[in-house]
Amino acid sequence: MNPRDADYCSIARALAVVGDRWTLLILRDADLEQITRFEDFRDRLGIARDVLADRLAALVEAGVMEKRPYREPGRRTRYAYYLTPAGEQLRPILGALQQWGDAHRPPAVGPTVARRSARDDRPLHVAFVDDTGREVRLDDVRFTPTASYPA
Amino acid sequence: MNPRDADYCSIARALAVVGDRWTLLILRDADLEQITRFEDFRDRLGIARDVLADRLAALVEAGVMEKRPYREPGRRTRYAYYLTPAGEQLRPILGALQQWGDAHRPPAVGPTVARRSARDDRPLHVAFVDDTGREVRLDDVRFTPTASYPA
DNA sequence: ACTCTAAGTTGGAAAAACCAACCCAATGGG
DNA sequence: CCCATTGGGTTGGTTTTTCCAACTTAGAGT
Repeated sequence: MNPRDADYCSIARALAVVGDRWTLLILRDADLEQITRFEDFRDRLGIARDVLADRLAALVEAGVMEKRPYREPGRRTRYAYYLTPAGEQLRPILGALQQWGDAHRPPAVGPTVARRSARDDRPLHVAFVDDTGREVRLDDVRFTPTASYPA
Repeated sequence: MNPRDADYCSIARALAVVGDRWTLLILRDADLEQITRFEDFRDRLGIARDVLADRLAALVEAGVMEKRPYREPGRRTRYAYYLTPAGEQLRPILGALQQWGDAHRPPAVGPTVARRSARDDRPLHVAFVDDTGREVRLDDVRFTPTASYPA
């Protein structure tokens, strides 16, 4: 990757954390399905053990997940993986991916997971909003360079 | 990847299109920087030519980009790559990644690209909104299985 | 002492990415 | 007409990831 990217592009820096083939699927299971254990991730994803160990360690290192000990009665202490606040804030990325997949790669069976408000059960979607909390149409969104933008 | 994913998870289906190491960076340049030509993508990204050719062809195949002929005076006809409407709708994914990168991987120089409304120049962010267009807090978002959800 | 289990680690095969060199087809200049 | 130029690739060989299966580890229960 272009080294300028690491300096100037937040998208590239975010992708350095979540931009490989497995990480967002791991985070999906962690966030949407409350998966926390190595074997459960493995069973659900069918990911190779070594790759999973590597990805989880990288996510802990990146501050997106944390490893916490747990103990089931009559079992030894083991470790489970939980999202940190930084990890929970990846949720709009997952929501945006899901929304695009629903719209452009519809499954035969129809959407299987919906986004709804916990408070009043209204359906939710991911969108750009202004500083008053109002949704803005996609074609009103402009990405504009700031003073820090390189030549 | 678990084959159940392709059937039941829109996130997995979206990632099948954009979930490799380069694709979202290509789309970033296409959407935010209006890059359209092979050599320009190559120069900006530092991606290998064969991988770029492969990714662009895959994006065309996926209906996210389209190849259009163009002709500069005194030059032969060539092809450039433009986002389709389906490709433009990936923008919330890019916005969400950028926002997370800004917040959790801040660059030394400060954010270099901001999201603003084209209409009134208000700063924008990516969030979950309900069906009335009002922003909903992250911890009010629930991902709930529908009737189609597998056992 | 022995076994069982979740969570890894290791070694070798397969796939993907990387890199440099090459190709191709107008087109303008000589 | 011949040639060099140029954007957009293709090809062959090397390095890096991924995959898969087998092995290891540590403590709890028997």
